[in-house]
Amino acid sequence: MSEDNGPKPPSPELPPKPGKRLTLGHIADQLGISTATVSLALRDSPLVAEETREKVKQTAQEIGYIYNRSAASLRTSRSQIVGVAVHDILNPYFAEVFSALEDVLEEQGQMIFICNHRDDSKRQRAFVNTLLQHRADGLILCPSVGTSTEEINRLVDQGIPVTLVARELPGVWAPCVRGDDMCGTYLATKHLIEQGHKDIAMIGGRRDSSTGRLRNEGWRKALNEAGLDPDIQVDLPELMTQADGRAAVPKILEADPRPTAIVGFNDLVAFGMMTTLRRAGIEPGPDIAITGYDDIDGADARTPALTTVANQPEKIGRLAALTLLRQIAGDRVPNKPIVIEPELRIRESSPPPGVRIGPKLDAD
Amino acid sequence: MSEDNGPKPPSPELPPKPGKRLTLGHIADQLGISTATVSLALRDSPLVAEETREKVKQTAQEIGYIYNRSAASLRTSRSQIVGVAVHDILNPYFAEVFSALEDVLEEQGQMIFICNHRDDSKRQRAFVNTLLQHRADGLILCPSVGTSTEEINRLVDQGIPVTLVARELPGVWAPCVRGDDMCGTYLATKHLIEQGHKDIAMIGGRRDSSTGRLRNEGWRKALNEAGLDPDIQVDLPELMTQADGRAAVPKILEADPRPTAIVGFNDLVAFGMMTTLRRAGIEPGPDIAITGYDDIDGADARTPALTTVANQPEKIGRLAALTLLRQIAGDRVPNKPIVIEPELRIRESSPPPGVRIGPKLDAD
DNA sequence: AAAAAACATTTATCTGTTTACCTCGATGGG
DNA sequence: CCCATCGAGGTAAACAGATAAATGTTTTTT
Repeated sequence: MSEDNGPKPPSPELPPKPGKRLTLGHIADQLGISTATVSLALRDSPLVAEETREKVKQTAQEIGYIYNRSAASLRTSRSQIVGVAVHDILNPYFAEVFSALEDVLEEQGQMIFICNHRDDSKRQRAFVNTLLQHRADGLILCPSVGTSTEEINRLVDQGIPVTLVARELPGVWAPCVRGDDMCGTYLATKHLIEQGHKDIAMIGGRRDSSTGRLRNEGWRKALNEAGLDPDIQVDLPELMTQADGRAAVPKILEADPRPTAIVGFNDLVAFGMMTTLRRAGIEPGPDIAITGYDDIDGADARTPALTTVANQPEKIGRLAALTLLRQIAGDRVPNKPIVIEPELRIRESSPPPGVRIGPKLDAD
Repeated sequence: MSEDNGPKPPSPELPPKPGKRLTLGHIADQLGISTATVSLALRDSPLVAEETREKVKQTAQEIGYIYNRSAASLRTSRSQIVGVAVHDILNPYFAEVFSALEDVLEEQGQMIFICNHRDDSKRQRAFVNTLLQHRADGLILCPSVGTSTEEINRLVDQGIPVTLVARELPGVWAPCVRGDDMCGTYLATKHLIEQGHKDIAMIGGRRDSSTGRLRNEGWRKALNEAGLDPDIQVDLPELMTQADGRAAVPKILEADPRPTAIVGFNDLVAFGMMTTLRRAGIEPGPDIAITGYDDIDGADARTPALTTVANQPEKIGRLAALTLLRQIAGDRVPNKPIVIEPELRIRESSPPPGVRIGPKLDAD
């Protein structure tokens, strides 16, 4: 029962803010009309005459009136605030999703509260609580690992529009916009198999997020279809970042048989592996094939250019925002996942297995 | 006079939100006390008895009461909201600054409205206006190019705490937390000169932002001190991204004399140049020395490891947040820039000029 | 002249916070 | 012993600034 109620209300003794602000009343007085009319005029209601509207707006302009959303929100229970929580905007993929979200929401006059929950469900919960205190109109969530179905469903029950993005949470009564992760790694793995690889590792992805689980399944599916046994391949879970990718290299190299190809959970892990492999004298591409996921900025410009799965972050972001807006507008949105098709981008990092396996002894 | 007043108030006909929310009144009724007492109890005021406070809090817990900040804000004119506007959180450097900001502000119960203004002062202005409508407690701003001194000073005049971050805006009545950009490129350039380079290009940086200007000046200063004339060197302004870096390469290569070293405006531009140079058969490092700025994640793991200037983003973010919080608390903060010392990190990408100049003709 | 637009106003919220004031028993000076 | 004072614990009522709903006024239409 000891619920985490998030930040407390502020303590009473704070220095007062200076300067009385202007209100509707000032405009009303100045023009000799009522505040109700002023309110309606500013909101372009058809209930006020064109001429009055003009005068009101002009006066508002002149005296430097600033609309008070707290006051409006109190009356209307609409805050024009939506929350967005992702595990890490440092990840360029999310940064792109976020940019698209922002574009759409901003256009509708929504402001965005953002939270980097860093896959800490405590942080996420604190954020959601504060969001509720601000009476946010909705929440776009890439749920942290460890998020329970119930805590999200409780929000939905309270009537808060929720849209999941990138990560699915089975059993949640909310729509989800995500890429087809299983399909993505399936395509990448199949491509590597067609190139002639037989020892194909899967590196990274958290098993307790749908993204990690599904990408792993796609890899398994492709291997199984080709008659290869995924369970005897190298399969390192839990890695997400460049640093993780770098750290994984020794484990890959000491595997027996050593994989000739690697399916990376995302581009960052792939980049991390590539830089460290090269340092070990093993040229990514010629010596060991690598694929990534997300096609982040620069993936095509690396040496070698990274074969990866394009995931349409801006489309996912835009759709998630639109889905949330529909819910906010009162639409009953089916809680079925909206799955965006990925596209394999074949580049230089995934050639057929070559002869140059093993550290070059004559490395300069 | 046609001021941009940002997003309009919402139009009147929106579907109503379902479900009455619980209020202080419900707790008061249940316990047979007044709402005033409940309010005070929840905020730990010494004006209510210990015992009452306990009962109030327990009841609040039980019935699932959620504090309404809009209502409180209306009375107190404190919103527990701060705005953060930067030109691009896609830039990993800013993402790190932002993470630090977030940590500090979150701890104080502040929520963050974020804006990617993309160096568009219109977007920035719209954001600031909406911020005012929400009665934000303060604003942390990396001002877009084209931001006028007056528009910021007007905010300060209205009593809105403002702290600038990363970019300075001379004449603004607000503190600024930034790295010592001039010193950073000065150190990098001096290092290249000490390595024996004489033709040192400066690539990137917008002249209408303090960052771009100061980094350029640092480069000039080092050249001048070494008796080299900056005005006859390659100096390409306005570039900020990896893509920009890639695009700049042809211009660098066709310069006469061709520079043997490049000072990049930031790591992204440096990375972009490195990948494209390598594709042109010119190995960054041995064939052409390169330095970056920011020391973003992965800079030390590239081939070659990038010599760059570490800029302490988390320190800058933290200090900016603390400075803003002091202002919000009512402190009069001196409007003098807080300048963080940078540190040159010498790695592999900046060796002395070698013999391998020019495209390899036998490139594979 | 009755009915219907077209405009504007009045009034009652919305939910917390604040301020002035009340109650009641204890203390203490005269 | 009486009355003034005090402190602790609370409360009623006045906000804060906008909005929804109901209720007037005119003016126009039929």
